[in-house]
Amino acid sequence: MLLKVRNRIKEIRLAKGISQIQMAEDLQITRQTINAVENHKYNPSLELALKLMKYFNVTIDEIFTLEED
Amino acid sequence: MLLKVRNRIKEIRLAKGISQIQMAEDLQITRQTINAVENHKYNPSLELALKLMKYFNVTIDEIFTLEED
DNA sequence: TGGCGATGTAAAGATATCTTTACATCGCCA
DNA sequence: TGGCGATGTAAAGATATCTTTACATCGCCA
Repeated sequence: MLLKVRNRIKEIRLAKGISQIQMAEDLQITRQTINAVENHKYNPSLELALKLMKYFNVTIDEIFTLEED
Repeated sequence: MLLKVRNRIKEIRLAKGISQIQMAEDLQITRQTINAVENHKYNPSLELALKLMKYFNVTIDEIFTLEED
């Protein structure tokens, strides 16, 4: 069973009306990192994932899911 | 504010009476990785973190916390 | 029209995560 | 005693994560 991480960052971000630029500033990371994670170029580190949960004030299940293939 | 990830993997593992070797086999990773993460040599990837939550059947807060310094 | 905010992407380089192989120590118990 | 399971550690190498710099496109609106 191959497991892949999926995320709903873009959906949550748009629902809150925040730009990638704003998020990058707030989280002290680059806009390119957010963009890459949103477009599933790679997964965020656990540290960044925890910061995202805190930033959006949501549980991990609301952002990240471990799915097959 | 410098944030660091702390984990309680060793405590949870010992509470469940599982060895690092057993965990490594179950999770399909190496024993060295588990050991390094338990001893805070580095953080697990988000993918491994999600697998650990699933494996121990706990929430993220029960394993990982984002602390100052 | 043209300027601007937002987004997507690329490439080079630094650092983090993980594997493989190997060796060492410690506690326990036959 | 000595053998074994469990744990800690190290070093080399592969891949993943993230930054910096740069360029391009798209939609909107003055």
